[in-house]
Amino acid sequence: MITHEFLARPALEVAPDLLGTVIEHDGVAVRLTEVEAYAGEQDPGSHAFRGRTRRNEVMFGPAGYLYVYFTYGMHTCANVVCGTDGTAQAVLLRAGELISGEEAARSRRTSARTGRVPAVRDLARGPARLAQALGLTLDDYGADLLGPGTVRLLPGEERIDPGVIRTGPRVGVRGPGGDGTAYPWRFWIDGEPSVSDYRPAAPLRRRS
DNA sequence: GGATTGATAGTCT
DNA sequence: GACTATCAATCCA
Repeated sequence: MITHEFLARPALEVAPDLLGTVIEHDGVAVRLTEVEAYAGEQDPGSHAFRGRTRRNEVMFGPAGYLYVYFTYGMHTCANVVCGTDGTAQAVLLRAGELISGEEAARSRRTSARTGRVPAVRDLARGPARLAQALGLTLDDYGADLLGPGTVRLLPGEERIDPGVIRTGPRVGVRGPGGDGTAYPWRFWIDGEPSVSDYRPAAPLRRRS
């Protein structure tokens, strides 16, 4: 059982502990294999960096709720709000392994244009893919993950060996002091095929 | 009202 | 393996 106390800690501590846990929605369950911590307003990579807005409002609330945001106009990314009330910390769910509900997930992930079906291991590999495989939409924004709602966060079947947990820096995101320090705020399970490809540098494409 | 953001899918080498 | 167009909502002035 995952408790509120478990999530009401700094995102950096919660993130590695979330590896191996299961998020479930609408008949589809995914075992998390890759996550990324966001430390609120002090974190330039966080949506909360520029203060509280309508979109990120949930992050400023208590832990245990789902923060969903839109990207690419049609995709969504899911985050678990953690930390204490008001600190705007969250953990982005980057990738996971599908453990049940494969039918539904595959049908959701089937390309509407070409009808092509992704490989099984690709069904939840990537933040937007994971959210889509689970069927999460803005309707699920602010959902209570610990309550009896449609979206639930469950303990994993087996405990993850700390030895297989890997961390990496989020290149491009530097320390508050501009000292060039990159925080190793990305966590994944080593050897998992469902972990998304490592993209070192942010694809900075400035429009002219 | 206008500009920016953001991950993916599809295509090409 | 790598690159670019894509869409809609959100943010700021």
